[in-house]
Formats: sequence, C-alpha cells, structure tokens
Amino acid sequence: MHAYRTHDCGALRLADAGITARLSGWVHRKRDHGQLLFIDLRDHYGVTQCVIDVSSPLFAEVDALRFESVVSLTGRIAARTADTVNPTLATGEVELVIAELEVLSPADPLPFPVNSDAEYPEDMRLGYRFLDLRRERVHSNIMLRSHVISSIRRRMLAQGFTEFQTPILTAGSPEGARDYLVPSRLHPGTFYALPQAPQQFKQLLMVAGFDRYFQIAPCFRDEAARADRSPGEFYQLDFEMSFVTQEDVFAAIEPVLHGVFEEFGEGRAVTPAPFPRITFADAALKYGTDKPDLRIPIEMLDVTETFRGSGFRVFAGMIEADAQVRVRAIPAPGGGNRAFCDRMNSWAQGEGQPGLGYIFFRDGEGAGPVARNLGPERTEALRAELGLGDGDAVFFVGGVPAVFAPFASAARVKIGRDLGLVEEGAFRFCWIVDFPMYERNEETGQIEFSHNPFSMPQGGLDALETRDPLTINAYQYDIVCNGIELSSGAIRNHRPDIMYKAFEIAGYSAAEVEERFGGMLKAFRYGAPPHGGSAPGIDRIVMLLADTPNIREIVAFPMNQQAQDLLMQAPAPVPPERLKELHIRLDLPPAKPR
RNA sequence: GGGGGUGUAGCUCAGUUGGUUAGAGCGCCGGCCUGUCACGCCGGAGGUCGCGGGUUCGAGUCCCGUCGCUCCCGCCA
Repeated sequence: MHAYRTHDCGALRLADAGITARLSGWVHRKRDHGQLLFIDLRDHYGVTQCVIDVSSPLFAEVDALRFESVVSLTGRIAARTADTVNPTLATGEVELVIAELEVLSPADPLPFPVNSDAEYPEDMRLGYRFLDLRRERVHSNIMLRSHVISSIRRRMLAQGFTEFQTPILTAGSPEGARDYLVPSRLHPGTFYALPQAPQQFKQLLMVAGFDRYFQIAPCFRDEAARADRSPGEFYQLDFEMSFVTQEDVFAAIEPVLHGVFEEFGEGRAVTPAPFPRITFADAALKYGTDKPDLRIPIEMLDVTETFRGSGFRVFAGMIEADAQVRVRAIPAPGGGNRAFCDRMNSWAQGEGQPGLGYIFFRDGEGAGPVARNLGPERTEALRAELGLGDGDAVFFVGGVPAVFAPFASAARVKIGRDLGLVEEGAFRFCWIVDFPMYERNEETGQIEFSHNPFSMPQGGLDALETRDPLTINAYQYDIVCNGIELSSGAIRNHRPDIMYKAFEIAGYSAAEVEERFGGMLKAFRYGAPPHGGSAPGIDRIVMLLADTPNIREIVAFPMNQQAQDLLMQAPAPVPPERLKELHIRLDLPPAKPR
C-alpha cells in the first residue's frame, strides 16, 4: 500500500465499499460523540468522513487531534446507511473506518479557523497566507486563476500566437509609473529596472518578424495600491500583431475573451463578438466615463438646447454665461416618485453637489420644481425625446462636461443600482475607440499626449501637419467589461518621421526624442511592420469571473496595501556587505521612521 | 501626501446617558454523549478595551494626539 494514500479525499464512492483505503489530508472537522468520533479529512480534492468508535485502541489518539493536523488514515470503506448518507458531499455515501493512524504533522491551535468562510483581518490572512489559502473560497479562486491562464494560453495558441519571454532585468521607462530599480554589481552606480510592461520588447519582436506574440507577462510598477490593483506586480495577457488594422486586433482577441468568460462564467451571459465599439466622445456623452458599465441600460442625452433661454434660470444662466456649458439628462425609468427623486437629491448633496434637479412624470405630466420652471411644452418635449412616461423620472446635470462627468457617471450608476436596472449575472463588453491623441493641460495651457504617445495618430503625418492637434484621434482603444477597464491597446506608431512630429507637437525636440526613445527609433529605421496589440489584465479578468472586488482574493501570495509581504517579510534590510558590493551607501535617513 | 471607516478575549462581534466584577458565539483546556456531518450538553482558562495624554468623583464610552489596518483621492500611459 502506498505510504500516504490509495485515494484522494474526493475519490471514494459507494462502489468502493468493502475495500481498504488509505487517505492523507488535514483534519477539517471533528464530531465527538463520546463513544463515537467522526473526522472530516480534507485534501485538495475533497472531504471524506472517517469514523472510529471507543472499541478501537486508537480512539484516544484520534480524539486528541487538533484541527488542521496532517494525518494518514487507513481502514475499510463502509457504505453509509440510508439515513446517514450526506448528499451534499461527493463522498457522502461512504466513510472510512479508521484502523490505522499516522500523524504526519500535528498543528498548533489556529489563529483563525480554516473550516469557515467568515471574514478575517487582511493582515492576519496575509501573515498566515498558507492557512488562508486552505480555505475553500480562496483555494478555488486560485484554482480558477490557474485554469483561466491555461485556457487563455490554449486559445491564444489556437489564434496563431506564439508565447515569448522578455527580460525582467531591463532598462527604465521614461514615461509612466515609477520603476522598480535593481542595482548593478558589475557597473557601479547604474541600475536595471523591472519592466512596467514588455511594451518595447513586444514591438521589437514585431520588428524582428515574429508576427504574433503573446505572453502572460509580469509587470512591475512602484505605485500605490488599490483594492483592485496590486502594489508592485501584476500580470497581463500581453499580445502584439503585425500588419494589422485596429479591427484585426479586435477580431483576434474577442474570441479569446468571449471564450474564457463563457468557459468560466458559470452560465452568466457574455456579450457575443463583435463587441460594441463606442467612441471615446460618445462614451463621455452617454455615460460620463470611458469605462461604462453596460449592464446599466441608461444613456445620458444632451438637452442643452431645451434649457437654453428657458424658465429654469440656473441652467439657462449657465448656458448663457459660458459656451462650454452643457446640460445632460439622465433618464431614470421607474424612478418617477418624489421619494426616490428626493433621495437622489440628498445623495448628490452628500457627493458635494449643490443638488440634483429632476422631473418625474405622473398623471400624464411632469412634476417637480424643474418642470414648473421649464413649462409644460419644454417638459413634454423632453419626455418625448427621452421616451419616458408615467412612473419615470429624469435627472439633470449642468456645467462644463469635463467637470461634471465623474459625478454624472456616478449618478447614472446609482440610479441604475437603486432602481434595480443592473443586469445581473452578465459580462457586458465594449471597445472604447478613437481616444484623442492630445489634450490641453488646463494649468499650463500646454498640449500634451492624452494617453499613449506611441499610438499611431489617425490620419498619420498629414493629420499632424495640417490639423488642430486637439481634433486628432489616435488608433487607441480600451476594452471594458462591466465598467472595469481590462486593457489599453493601440496600433503603434512605427514611423520615425511621424513619431518626431507627434512629439514635436507635445513640445519635445528631436534630440529629446532621440535620447529617450533611441532604441525604438533605431529599430524602426530598418524596416518595421505596422503593428498593434493590447494587454488585458489577468488579475482583473479573474476578479470578474470570481466576482470579487479585491485583488487579494485571486492572487496566491499578495502584498498588503503598503507593498509588504507579511509572510516572507519583504521588503527587508540587507547586510552592509551586500550593499557595499552593490556600491550603495545608505546615507540618507529614512523619509519617516516607521 | 490627503480624506473616510475601523481598532474591545486567539477570531467574529455586542457593550445603553460616562457608573459595581467588560459580555456572547467560534476556537482552546476539562467533563458527558455510539450516527453526526456548522453534532449536542456542562464547566474552565483567556482582556493593558491599539498606544499616549486630558476632562471627570468615576472613561471601553467624551476630548486631543499618535499608531496599525482597510477603502478612496492623488498616483497608476
């Protein structure tokens, strides 16, 4: 007989009754009846009930086992009587009658129970992550993550992509987040950086002629954490393709994402490919954000003209005073009662707004102060334009769109949630396309890249030379699911001439561009294919599938929000001789003693 | 760097208007129980109420400061 097990703890069935089996695992639960004792033995695969009674000489020893001790139990497999079958357990028709016990590893009393799904403090869970990972929910999340990654690999290979590794010790990125730096021992005073993303390498692979690259790529950024964002490191499905248009990129990745979400969505609906394409401008207008949650069937509408010169002086006056001012209507189907509208108004005030104007429709007409000031004709025109009727309401936000957008977006989401309009059990995808290439920095007045400076401007060199930069869009796109940005991507700018011009508009001299991006420019001078790609976040995909807002639920060994590993004690000081070897002297005091 | 929340037993939490000896469930230790599956029943140990200061006859409770954790803003193309 095998030293540890003949079966795993999820394997035994009624057909196994009568055999002698050996199981190894953790003591999940104990039920002590004095003369009779049940042990639920758990391993990765399942739970099996084991039983012993007082006639056995082992009884006292089994009785003394503490939770989470690792034991090997050997004995006959017995069919349970009909009235003792446990239908909630895969192995619930049988039990192991304990004849031999080996304690492989006794456990101390636990800092928190493993056999419970109750909430525990994050720092304790992370400090005892090996225990936390035994708990059913986290354990299955980590398995889900592994299966998702396998599925992604399989699907990417099926799409003709090839997986490549790219360096972890590399050069710093001139743009973007803070780099993690690694001192060079061989070259005093110099540092490697950990990649924020394999961006330049994947583009170089395209220049090298590999055509379709992907990688489940670790990315490192020395920035603050969020609930949905790890400090330090995270993973992306990084991919890049040559000789493609934006639509080719979409067509390549949509089946992968759709397939993965179908495979692991447990019946939740998934937007069929092709996913809707929404322009950045339309998203701003309809949703107030470039990350719309399309499970909420509310679209805002511009109603500036209805309020221009109207009796509703607040908005009419704002429109008169500032040409940038717009008024947006947020329809609230089913929200047509004063209680709901007043509650929304109070919520808005709690959000720091002066209030939230509304009209609600009953008895065939609009009610509320806005309707009174606007007059019946304009109110009726609004009602008709928005397709609303009795029992519905509409809310209004006014001002400069860029200023009110975050609030309008939040109001849309709150209305959708409070009225129960959110489509449950669904993954709603869309592409946000046509991001503006440039924006004006309101403080300095300078024209800056609004997103990725390496994207190809729509219209190419001609557009850069002839058009107002603020009207130029880039071939840049995000993929969004349920209001969560899964990735940014772009058709890249592979033409040095267009790159110099693009940077010139943003105030960079040719010499600066040469100095900062010389490597890429050099590669582009020897025959570079047009190329593009994207990099959906693995962690966010798994979070959506696991239905958790916290990234630490789907990463096996996460750091805490202060970017510390509480189990391994990282980061940690290093001995002086190691620092000396690295030519480093710590002569600055810590910024703040901790 | 800023803001919100939070901190009471190993864990989850309750603790009234400031008032006697700070409680419950789980876990731990001991006892009882031969068919449970979150087994049940009885008993016990376990507390610097995060820390420091203040107000008060009296502080877990009120005030000030500070620290930890967490969430958000900044930040993250």
